[in-house]
Amino acid sequence: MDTGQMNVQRQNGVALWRQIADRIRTSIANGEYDETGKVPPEFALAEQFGVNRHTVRSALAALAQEGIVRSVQGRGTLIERKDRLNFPISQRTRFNQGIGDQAREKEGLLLHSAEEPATADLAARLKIKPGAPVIRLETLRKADRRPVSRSTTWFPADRFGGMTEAYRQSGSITVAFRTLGLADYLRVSTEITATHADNADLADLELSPGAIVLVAKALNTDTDGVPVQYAVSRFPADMVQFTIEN
Amino acid sequence: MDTGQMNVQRQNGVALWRQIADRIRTSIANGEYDETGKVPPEFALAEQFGVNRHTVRSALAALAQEGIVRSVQGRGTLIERKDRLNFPISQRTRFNQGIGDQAREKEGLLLHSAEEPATADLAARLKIKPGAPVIRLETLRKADRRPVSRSTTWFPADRFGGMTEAYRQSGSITVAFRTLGLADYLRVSTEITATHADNADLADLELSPGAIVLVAKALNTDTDGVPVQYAVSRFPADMVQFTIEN
DNA sequence: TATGGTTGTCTATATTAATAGACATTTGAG
DNA sequence: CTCAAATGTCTATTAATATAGACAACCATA
Repeated sequence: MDTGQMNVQRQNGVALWRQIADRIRTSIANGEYDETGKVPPEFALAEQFGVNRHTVRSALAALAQEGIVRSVQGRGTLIERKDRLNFPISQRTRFNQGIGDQAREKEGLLLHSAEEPATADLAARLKIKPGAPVIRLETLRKADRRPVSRSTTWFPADRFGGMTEAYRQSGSITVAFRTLGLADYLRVSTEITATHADNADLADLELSPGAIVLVAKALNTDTDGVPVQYAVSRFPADMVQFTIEN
Repeated sequence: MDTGQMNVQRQNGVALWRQIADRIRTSIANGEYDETGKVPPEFALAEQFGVNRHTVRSALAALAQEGIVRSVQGRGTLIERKDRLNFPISQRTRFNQGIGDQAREKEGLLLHSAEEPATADLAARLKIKPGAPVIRLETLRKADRRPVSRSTTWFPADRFGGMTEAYRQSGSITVAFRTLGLADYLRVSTEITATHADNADLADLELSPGAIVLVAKALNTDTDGVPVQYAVSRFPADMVQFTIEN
């Protein structure tokens, strides 16, 4: 590509070092430095982005903090981690299945659970009466020890009262549903947006401030078309992508 | 909700005023201020975010620059624009159709076109030989005068040689395909990611720095399953959402 | 028309981000 | 062993960001 200065914005509320860190993180995820396994030297990056070498160093320090690179004096800045998981979205979307063999170790953690009355919006989606009891689960999913999504999930309480315990034991929604007598379920709609990470994202997903999260709102029904689950999941945008196959 | 201080990060490369501007923009898009049509007073926002009033003013100035709000001395800060377009993604995904009646005025602009040899990646997706000629179109789509997407689209040149002219005249891929003898086509896969807006995004989509773009990579085939089009489209994340219906 | 609520403007100060240059330290290769 | 190529550290300076306080200007309405 062009070797000249490219694409950093000044004086716009996003520090240069953060813009550069984001760009390098993306380049790593895209495999642009796969041949060497190293990020280009600091002075080369400084020239490429048209900034001072110290500014590049700030960016690399941030990436080192995230565990993505490791700088070694005399050798260079080595790439430690490089991952973008692919999530297929289909009628049979399942988290664990979707990850497939992209990760060896899969984990589902229950952060919090509660029973509460359904809001108007939620009731409309689950086709229950507003104020009817629902179970809310806050979960965190990991692949190879790295957090890949944070979800808030609601179930009609009258039908899936034991969901909290079932999920805690299995760490899987699919398994929990089966335990509660629902053998199969279908994804009927998924809404996808993107936003900046909020405080909870930063903590749970181990992100750095300014990071982007992909937000997916999903509705699942049983095979008769009765809604069984509504979920809002947040994914680190630099680690995942969604694929829709028709 | 809670009235106390909430959720702004200090010293992390994203200026407070920008974080606050992003939060307010999202709140507006979510309809949180619909009752009054106004953003809360500056001092109230300052207290809510735990910052100085001047910092809030910087955030509001940025939103005014984007045309989202307008401050009137003595009255308050009025909401000028509030929109989030929904894009359904299905086997028959069509831009103009998808927008439907969400916008009155739809427009497709041709920014640039060229004929060039296919890269290895592109050739694999379009199932043609690497280096075979393809037509590349850079297009900008608008709804009600606001830019909503910026796309780079490739077509096999041997089959769709007249694409540039056909698109220029109609402003629609669907119509251009029909002109060239392709009555129907199908969306077979869509990949969705998110990233920060780059310089071209800022210019073409009229965004402010630090904004987020949703990136969709789509492959279309004819009814025989032969690839006819590969496109990479970028959407302002605070203006659009994707919906997948199964 | 008087008043309370709101945005606009000004001055001053402290902290953080970015630039600039010099030189030390470490590593890998010849 | 020596040298080139990296990263590490230090000092100094400028620009952008954030806080603080005071007061002016304006609008709606009671």
